Amino acid sequence: MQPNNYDYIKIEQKWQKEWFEEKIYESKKENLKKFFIHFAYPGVSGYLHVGHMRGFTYCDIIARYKRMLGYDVLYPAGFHASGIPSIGFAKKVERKDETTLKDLKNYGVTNEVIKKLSDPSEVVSYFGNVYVEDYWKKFGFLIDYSRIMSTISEGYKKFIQWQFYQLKEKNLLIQKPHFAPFCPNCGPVAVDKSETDILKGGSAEILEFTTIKFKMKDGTILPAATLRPETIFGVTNMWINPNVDHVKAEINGEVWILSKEALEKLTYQTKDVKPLNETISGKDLIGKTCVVPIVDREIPILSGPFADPNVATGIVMSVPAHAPYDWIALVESKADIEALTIIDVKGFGTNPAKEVCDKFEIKSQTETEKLDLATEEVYKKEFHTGYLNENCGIYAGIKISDIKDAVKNELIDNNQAIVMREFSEEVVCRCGGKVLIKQIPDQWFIKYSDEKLTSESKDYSNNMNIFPQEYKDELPGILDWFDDRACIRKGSWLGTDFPFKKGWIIEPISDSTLYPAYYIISKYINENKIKGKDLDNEFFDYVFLGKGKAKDSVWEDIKNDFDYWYPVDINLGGKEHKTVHFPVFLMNHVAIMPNEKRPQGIFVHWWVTQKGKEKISKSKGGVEHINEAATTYGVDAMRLYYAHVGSPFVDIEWDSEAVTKYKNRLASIYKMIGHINKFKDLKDENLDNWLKSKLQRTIKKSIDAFENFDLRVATNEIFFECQKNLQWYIKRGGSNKKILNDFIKTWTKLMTPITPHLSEELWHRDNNEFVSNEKYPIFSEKEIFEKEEVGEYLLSKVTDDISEILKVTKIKPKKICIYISPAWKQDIYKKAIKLAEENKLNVGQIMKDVMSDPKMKALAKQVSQFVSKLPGEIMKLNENDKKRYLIDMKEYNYLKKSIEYLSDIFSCEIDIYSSDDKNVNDPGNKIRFAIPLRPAIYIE
RNA sequence: GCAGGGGUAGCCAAGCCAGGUCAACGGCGACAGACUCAAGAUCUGUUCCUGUAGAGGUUCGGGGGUUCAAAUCCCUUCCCCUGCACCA
Repeated sequence: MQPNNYDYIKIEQKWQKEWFEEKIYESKKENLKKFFIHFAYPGVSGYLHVGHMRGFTYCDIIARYKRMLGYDVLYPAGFHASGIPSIGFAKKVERKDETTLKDLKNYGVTNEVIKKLSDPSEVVSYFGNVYVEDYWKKFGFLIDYSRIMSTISEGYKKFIQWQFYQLKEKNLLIQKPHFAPFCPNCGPVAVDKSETDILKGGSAEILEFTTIKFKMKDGTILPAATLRPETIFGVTNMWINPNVDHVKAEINGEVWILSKEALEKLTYQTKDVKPLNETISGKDLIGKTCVVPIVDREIPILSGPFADPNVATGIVMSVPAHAPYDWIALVESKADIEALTIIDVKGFGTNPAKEVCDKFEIKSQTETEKLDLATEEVYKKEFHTGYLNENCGIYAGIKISDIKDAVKNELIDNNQAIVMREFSEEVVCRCGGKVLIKQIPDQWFIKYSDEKLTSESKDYSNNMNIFPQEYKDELPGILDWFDDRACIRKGSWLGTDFPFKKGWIIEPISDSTLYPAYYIISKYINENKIKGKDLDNEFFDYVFLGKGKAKDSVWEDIKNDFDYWYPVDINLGGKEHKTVHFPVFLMNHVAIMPNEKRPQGIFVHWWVTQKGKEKISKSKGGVEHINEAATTYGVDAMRLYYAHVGSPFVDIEWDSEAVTKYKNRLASIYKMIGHINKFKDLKDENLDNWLKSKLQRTIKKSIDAFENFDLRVATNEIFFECQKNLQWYIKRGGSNKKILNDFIKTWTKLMTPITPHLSEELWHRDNNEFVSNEKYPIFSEKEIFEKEEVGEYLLSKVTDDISEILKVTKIKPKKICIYISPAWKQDIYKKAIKLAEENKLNVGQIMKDVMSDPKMKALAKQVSQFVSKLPGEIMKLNENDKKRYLIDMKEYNYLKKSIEYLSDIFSCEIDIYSSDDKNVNDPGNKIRFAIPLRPAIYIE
């Protein structure tokens, strides 16, 4: 072994091989205390990037720490194969998507294998293998690989079906209408930012327009869709585009006139729609009238060329006092209509829309940019600070922010309006067709709105260990807000068949809520002790709920395992899970599992982003592949980077230079330790005790930090503070072989959870067992040496002060004189600190006290000067400082022993004096400045 | 709209909950020195301003307040980011 050459790749491979051959990762029931940790399993969507490794790494660090603490650790993993991602990937392969094929080839995948990847289940098994072999094992994770599972395996599906029987039994499965994105050609599509299914419109939202029925004289309905139903009181006219041909249709037994596009949309949203094959030109409607519901006012229909047949119904109601678009249109139409004000709002007069148009100097309907700004301004002000005025009947005096739903509900209840759903922007399917919103009249939901379930979950979360605290505070609110979730869908998705409706599949969020429990079973499946097809409801009832009897001894074994390992102690996942996965994880456990099997903790970590805080994505240039990065930097360096570069609870920017620096730091630790063997064996009691003491402090601080899962603080102590201490020891001339060896032995253990490969390598210089299996160091009060800690503190202060003086004066020192403060000052300091502890510190009291000693009389002037400044100084001290002053350490003796060191670093003669000595040489008249732990200094 | 997070020195990023150890961890960058034929790597030191004695001054988005003391607590204001459901 080359002691100075840190060949991380060789080291990693060597120890991974040994760990995995020995299967040290397998969880065993040995110590009667257990710890179950897992990460939210990744979806199978393709190659992962360095961002994903952050959370996985945290998990491994915690798991390794816990096992070194003597816990039986269960740290399993699996893949979330349900849903679209793997289908999406297979589709890309099938249509020979260029970047996808390039990625695969770059990774070294053969054409033969690529061909197979047009099959989604092949995608799952291919990437499952990549995740395990190329990511998790390469990072040295001690995941229990005997439990790997996927959500599309036979056994898992049985498990999910059992879960749904449970939900049904508890009345948590309900049916009601639902509206979902839908392509007339391709069926259901997902609208999300990754745009797997669609070409355009990933950030579209579904808006709910209140579509108000305005009746014409012949009873025909003109539907106007609005997001502000409360403005109905201010409607003065309708806008219809004269250049658009409208159609007639019978909807719920009434005859409607609307744009062709709107009719198509409504066909998918309402059951009872019959087109009447009658076209009406917009022109023909202009000049007619209709009636505003609720207020029963007759209003004219005016020409509005801006009314877009693609937006909502294509027919627009006009509220000129409160909508800038309507105001400008009205002005331009030159119609003799007066705006009707219905909202009183601070900062505006009788016509907010007009006023804001004037402010933005809007003259024409074509100035859409300004109009949008104007609309937003009016809307915001009115929504937050506006009240309906006397024109609004029974609603007069009510705040806008409180009224919206009331008006909407009245209209709907009186059959004067319906709700129409519409995307906030155009959404285009992969096939090129327009994505619409379709009603599913009897969709199945998991009833997360259930009051009992919600309140029980909230109560339960109160006693969980949730990191960070902010999320713990936020979670009850999320549980309240969390609404019923449509839990099945139809289409080409991977997942479990829904047991109560043929042809429908359980969607991916709903099939990954109780899943940590399945890790208990997956081991038995993988070892062929039980078959997926043999898992029935009876089995799950027995294992999870203790109902019924065991069919055979395997059932008993599985139940024993479940009772030993469950519940989950930490479920760790990224911040994207805060409002989706974690709430359902918790609520399903509360719904189905007894109290003692419900999760104990959740750990949320933030993301790794690209430069400029952008989410990592391949389309934006992406970042390094995991396997490339692992080779470039070494996985220990990456583990250290994740653990130390920032708090787990903020996004961090991927910074390859920073990772390189961490790699160099590991190399320097490696080198430094290799070097120590060559030291002479010298003893220096003070220094040796100091190093022992500092090591104990590191142990203590790292444990305290780990216990709070504060990985960054623990890492900082172990890799930065600890190294600093060792450097100081060496710089000071410390060279005790036994002390150094003990130090390195302990330090190696401390490093193990974070950089296991490096630790294993260092450890094996003198040991044959795995350091990964060693016990974490225990803090020992006996190894604390406070006097030496204060002594070295004093020494570092003195050197700092001397350096500062030299820097400012630019003197080349011939000789440095150091004067320790006189005993009386030290006595007074101690007294003052004690008085301060009792809150009795005041100048008069101390003076009296001191002056009672006749010997002090001669020094009265100096004493009073010194004492007068004391209260201010002592107030600034923290607990550690105060302790330092109370420790009985002979400053003079300590520094005297360090003369060699001082004269070495300042390259000159050093004299140490005690101010208590008679006839001290004090040419600079500095003695008077000496205070405890802050000797006076004179430099020649 | 609903909910959440954040603004810290040239940059990234700790600290804030539990006010004083904070001119503010750590890293990057920059500067100087050591090593080297040289470069790189590594090591040492410096890096808000002023200063020929260990000091002083001004900083933690802006404004105000509480306190002996505030980056940290309270109020107010401006600006950024994230999630919101069939996407995992």
